[in-house]
Amino acid sequence: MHLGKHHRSVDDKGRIAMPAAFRDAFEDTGYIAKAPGHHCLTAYLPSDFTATIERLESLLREGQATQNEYRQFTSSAVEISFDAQGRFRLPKELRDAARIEASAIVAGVGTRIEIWNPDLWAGVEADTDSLRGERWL
Amino acid sequence: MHLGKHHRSVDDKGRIAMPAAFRDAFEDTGYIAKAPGHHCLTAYLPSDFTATIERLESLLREGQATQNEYRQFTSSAVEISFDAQGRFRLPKELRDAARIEASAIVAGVGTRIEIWNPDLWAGVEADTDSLRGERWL
DNA sequence: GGGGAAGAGTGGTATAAAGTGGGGATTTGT
DNA sequence: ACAAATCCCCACTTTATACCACTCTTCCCC
Repeated sequence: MHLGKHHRSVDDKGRIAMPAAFRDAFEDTGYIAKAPGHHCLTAYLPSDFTATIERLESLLREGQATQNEYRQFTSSAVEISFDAQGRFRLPKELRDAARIEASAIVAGVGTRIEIWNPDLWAGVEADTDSLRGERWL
Repeated sequence: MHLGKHHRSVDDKGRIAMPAAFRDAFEDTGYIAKAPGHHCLTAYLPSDFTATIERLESLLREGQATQNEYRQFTSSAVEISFDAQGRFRLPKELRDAARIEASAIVAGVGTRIEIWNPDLWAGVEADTDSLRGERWL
């Protein structure tokens, strides 16, 4: 379960420090892919990533997902590793896709971890119209 | 598991550098064949290639595939090897079939590796109609 | 409350690897 | 024998990776 929102700088080499709160969950590696819709990126633990791929491949066999859907997800994904300071490198391709430049929001979203352009994240927090917490609080 | 999208130049000798992320999976050789529909090419590890051939032959025996299908796939395939820089040569025949000229996209698509004309690949990424990630994210 | 230690976050440099281009020898086909 | 294609090196540029240094905050412990 991933919780909390963290603001992080992105240096000109594309390095981002994984928040310490999440770092322990990753052993050595993890995966990052474009989220469908490409408004943000999603970071996966290795086990979560393989599970996601298998879910998608299963839908593919049943004809519930398209080859292009599969192509987009897998080809956008990268394996990441961490340096001695706990940072990972976010390839330019993925930074551009999520409009991430000098800084980013790394947010724990329960089952997953998302990486956002700070301005786009502000849009998420501004979207109060859809808040109807009385249903689940 | 092959992941990631890589843009590669194709020189006038038809050489393409296999992305380092994929290169280690190939020992010395690999295979490339036209993908059904011929929108792109597919690169196989030796073990994956023989498995694919056997799957096709099995379908052939069951009457689920045609002899011409078998002819087209096998006759389009070539064995590739890598030079000291990790490049392989893509025969003109295959380049023409996939409309590949001065550059190409080499994409990891989970179980396989695909080689695309960059413009045609753009069509794959533009196909957002089918994106319904909420089903498997 | 002050001092010190440990951890988190950020920045820079040096080294290795990846990607690209080309020359020239060798082979192949005509 | 000649032209074209292929193979085998070598050279250069760019990018990634590993390593080191510094600041700032937090948390103890005295």
